[in-house]
Amino acid sequence: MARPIVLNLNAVILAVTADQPRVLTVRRDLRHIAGDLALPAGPLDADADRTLELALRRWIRGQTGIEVGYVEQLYTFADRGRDPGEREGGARLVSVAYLALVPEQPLGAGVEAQWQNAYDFVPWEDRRDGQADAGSMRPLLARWVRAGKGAAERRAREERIALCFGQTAAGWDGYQALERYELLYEAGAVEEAWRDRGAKAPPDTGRLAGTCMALDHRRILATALARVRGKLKYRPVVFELLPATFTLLELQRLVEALAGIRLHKQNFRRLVEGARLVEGTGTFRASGPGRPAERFRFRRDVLRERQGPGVRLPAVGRGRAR
Amino acid sequence: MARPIVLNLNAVILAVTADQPRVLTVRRDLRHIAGDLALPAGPLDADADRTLELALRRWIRGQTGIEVGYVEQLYTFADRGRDPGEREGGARLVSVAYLALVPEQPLGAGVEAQWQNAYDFVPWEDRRDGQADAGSMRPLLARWVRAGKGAAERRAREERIALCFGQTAAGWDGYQALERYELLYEAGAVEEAWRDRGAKAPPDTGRLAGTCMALDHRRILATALARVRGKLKYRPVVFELLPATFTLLELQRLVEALAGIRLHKQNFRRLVEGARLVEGTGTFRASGPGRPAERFRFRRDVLRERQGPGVRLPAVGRGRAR
DNA sequence: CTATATATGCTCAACTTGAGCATAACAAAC
DNA sequence: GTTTGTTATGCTCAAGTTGAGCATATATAG
Repeated sequence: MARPIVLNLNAVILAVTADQPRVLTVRRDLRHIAGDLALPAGPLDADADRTLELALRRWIRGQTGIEVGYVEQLYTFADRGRDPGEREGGARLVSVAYLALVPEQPLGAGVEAQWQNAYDFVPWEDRRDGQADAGSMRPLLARWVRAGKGAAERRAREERIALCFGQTAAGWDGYQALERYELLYEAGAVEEAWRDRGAKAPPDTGRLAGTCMALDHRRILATALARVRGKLKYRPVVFELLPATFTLLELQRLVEALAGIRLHKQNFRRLVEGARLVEGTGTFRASGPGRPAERFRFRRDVLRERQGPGVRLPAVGRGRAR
Repeated sequence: MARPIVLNLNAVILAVTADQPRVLTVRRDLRHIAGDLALPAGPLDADADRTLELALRRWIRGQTGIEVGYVEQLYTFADRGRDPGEREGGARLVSVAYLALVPEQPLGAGVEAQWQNAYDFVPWEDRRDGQADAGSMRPLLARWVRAGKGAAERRAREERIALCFGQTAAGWDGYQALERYELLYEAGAVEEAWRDRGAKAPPDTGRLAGTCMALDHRRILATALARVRGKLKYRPVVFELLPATFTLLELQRLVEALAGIRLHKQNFRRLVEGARLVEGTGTFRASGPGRPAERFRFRRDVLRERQGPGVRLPAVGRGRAR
């Protein structure tokens, strides 16, 4: 009798609060993996749900009370062994992962889910302040390079690290978040790599390389981050995360939080206004330090005028990013 | 008892021969839909296949003898009613679709599959020679606009058509192949729209709007076309479709075939050589009309030097494409 | 009033892109 | 062998885009 297949849906629900990308997580207490944080998951009800997206909205509403706005399919994960329950004769788990964007909202009483800083799981993805460099990963990665068999393999590993972490002429590329996670997994720099082989991670792993997640959920999170960063540039998705009116600096800080890099302020304004993505409201931010900023609103018309371009990323200084 | 879910894998296997994108198809003879062309499909064997991609390679090899090179997951399709068998109590069909690129190769004897011109199914996507314009779709689309309820809806439909078919300032965007197919489906301009509702299509549908495919396979094909066009620009995937050495014109014709537009020859050369994607071999095309062209080879090093950029598309003339 | 912070306008050099002119080198037709 | 057609390849130029930073305006905190 063939091993059965089970399908479920995973959601990476992203918000941004106080300049921090946040992701909704649930605790996953099982016999096998006790207490790791996980992404919310739910079923496709073949009778009730007309589409996968509607299924997702339904169980997110049921589990968390949240009504998600923008939703997009990410990827379908189905590798053998991604669910440890499978090893004991359990079914093969196929997960269709989705990305959802919402303004952060308080969770109702009794809801099991909780918001976490997304960069707690992938700290190396936040390059907004110089220090959070590839630097902190160095000891873990150096170990992997040294473990390579032969000079050729060691050089190849060095090159791959340099490419992933932006030390080549090409510079840092936020879109490569998944490639970076996969490199770290191969290098044994994230705890999952040891856990999945039933081994114990070296003591410095967790501190340097972020918080572990259940199953392959950190991989899914990295996929979501890569996607949202790519999408930023050519679709106006950020406005899903903003209130109806906002200042240009608020918009900039939000984009920076997701992109994980600092942007050049004047050029950011030029690009956003030049693309006619926003229009002034004539009202101004009430108080606070500095000259009051005008409040803007998103020009929904752009969605009809053009394919709806995104927010360009005029990176500031450091390295010839391209 | 809940309705069961069945998972399978679909493959859009693309090649390019004689300046035509080709797609591998099979005949699908069922009681319900007799003889429509379909994309090849196969199962995930939860015992034998470690990953979806390996499963795909396995059954493609078994069904067709083809060893596919580049493979990438496209999207998972699972809408209710995409398989007509479902209506009579059958299982819900969930299909994970993949894109594969291969140099076209003859099919072994006894293989059921066959190569078809991809643009036979989506003729409006081929804009290499001016005539295959949105023009031919006009009568079908105009009918849909007139059927709109109220002036506002009719105007919205006009706008959407203009946006999809490149009649706005933004110009034609090859990447929007899926949006165009979905518009045509909604507008009843493709035969599937009638078939899925159990109705008979108006007589001019097929001739103007391409060949029908089984299930939602034409949607999947449109998704694949959009993806490959997007990918062209930022990853060097075209070289999967070329022999080891080639002239720059051969490369250009290949890109044009996939992109569905003509490119500016000198600028194409400038971009390809400027990005150091290729290197001359010092040998030249043997004979034929005109000055002999140098043969180039793909510089595999670029994959290590940078994230591996794609081939930019310096469109020629007609409209301020952007 | 001063220091500090933010908002906003503007400039400039470097680079990229779109378009096309010009010349080179071959084959086939005459 | 000259003409015609065809492809290859080099080069230029104007317009647009991008990266960087100067300068000024208008708030708050003390």
